[in-house]
Amino acid sequence: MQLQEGRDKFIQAWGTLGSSWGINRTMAQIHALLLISPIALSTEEIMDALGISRGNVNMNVRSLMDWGIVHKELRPGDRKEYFHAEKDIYLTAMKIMRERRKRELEPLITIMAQLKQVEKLETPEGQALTKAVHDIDHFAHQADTVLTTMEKMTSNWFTQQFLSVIKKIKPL
Amino acid sequence: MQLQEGRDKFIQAWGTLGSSWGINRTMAQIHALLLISPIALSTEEIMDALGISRGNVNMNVRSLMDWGIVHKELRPGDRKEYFHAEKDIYLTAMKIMRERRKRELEPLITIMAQLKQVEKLETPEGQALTKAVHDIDHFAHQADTVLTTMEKMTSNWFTQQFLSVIKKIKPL
DNA sequence: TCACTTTTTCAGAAGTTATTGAAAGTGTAG
DNA sequence: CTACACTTTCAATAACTTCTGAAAAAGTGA
Repeated sequence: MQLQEGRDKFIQAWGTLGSSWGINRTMAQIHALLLISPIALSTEEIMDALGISRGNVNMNVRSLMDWGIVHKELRPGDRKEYFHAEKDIYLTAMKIMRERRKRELEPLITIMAQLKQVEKLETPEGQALTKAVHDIDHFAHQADTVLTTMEKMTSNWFTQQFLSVIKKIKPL
Repeated sequence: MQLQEGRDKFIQAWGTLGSSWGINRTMAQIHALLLISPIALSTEEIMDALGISRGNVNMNVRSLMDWGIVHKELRPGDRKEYFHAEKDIYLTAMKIMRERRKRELEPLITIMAQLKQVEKLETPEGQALTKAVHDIDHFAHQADTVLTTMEKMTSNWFTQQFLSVIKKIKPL
């Protein structure tokens, strides 16, 4: 396979995966483009490479920066902004997890806390709700703990350690 | 808070969370309704409870069954089908993870395997692509291993064990 | 200050995904 | 076979999301 064909396929694949991961297609494609670009790119270069509008590039690049996986680079004597992606894929994955934990798990925990205030009834309906709220709350806290712990993994070394622990656990 | 208010809030919250998790809003709401229902419900009952059409209920209930988190129940002498949700929230989470692993990680691994066939060039562009493909492939395999291991956790007991292992790991 | 370059915003257009509801399909009992 | 009770499908449409491009805002140097 030729280089250009490979690059296109990579951008395409990352875009598709991203959209099933709560990151929109274009955002993921910009991220892919920056991941395989050895140098930082300007807004214009991204527009040309992906054939999308200025507004679209601007909006999605800002989102990628909010996620902490793309950074702005300024060159002395040049007014343009250039962008490059975090190249450590583990760190990138951790940042995405962190953001999703904040955006999804934390609100869930908040709502479950509110729902614990529902008056306890002895009816089957009341008990089913109480059980569901309790179980989900418990699960959400556990998941939050696991992800928070993983956020603290900032090096590949540690990820390897973690994996080796997992591998040693004997499945039932 | 009153029971009915709590039930509505629960369904609402689960629907919102679901939609940020690749499960569509309605599918998640049906799941929530079944989770807090002590008895199995018919298509009509789901339609009435959520105010949605027959086709919509049918389509989403089938998807929930594909994910393995909702089951059909037949009552002797009744032609209607009744549906109930898996009530073990850990088992439910595991099944969702399993499905997402299959739908997202496996295709990613397949594409990275193809991209490894790109001819190796000494140019910065070639090397950047090669590195990205290699890193993502490695990461995807690790993630796949972790999730596959977790799939084998089928009891709360084991989840507790796992969590206690995680907690003991000293963060950097 | 102005002239110029670059970034940001946002209303409307385009594209995508979810929902409806009616028709077709399936299975069962008489 | 027919009538009935339900389930499934799917084309039309509604709802939602993303994208464009031009205008406004912001930034820079003289």
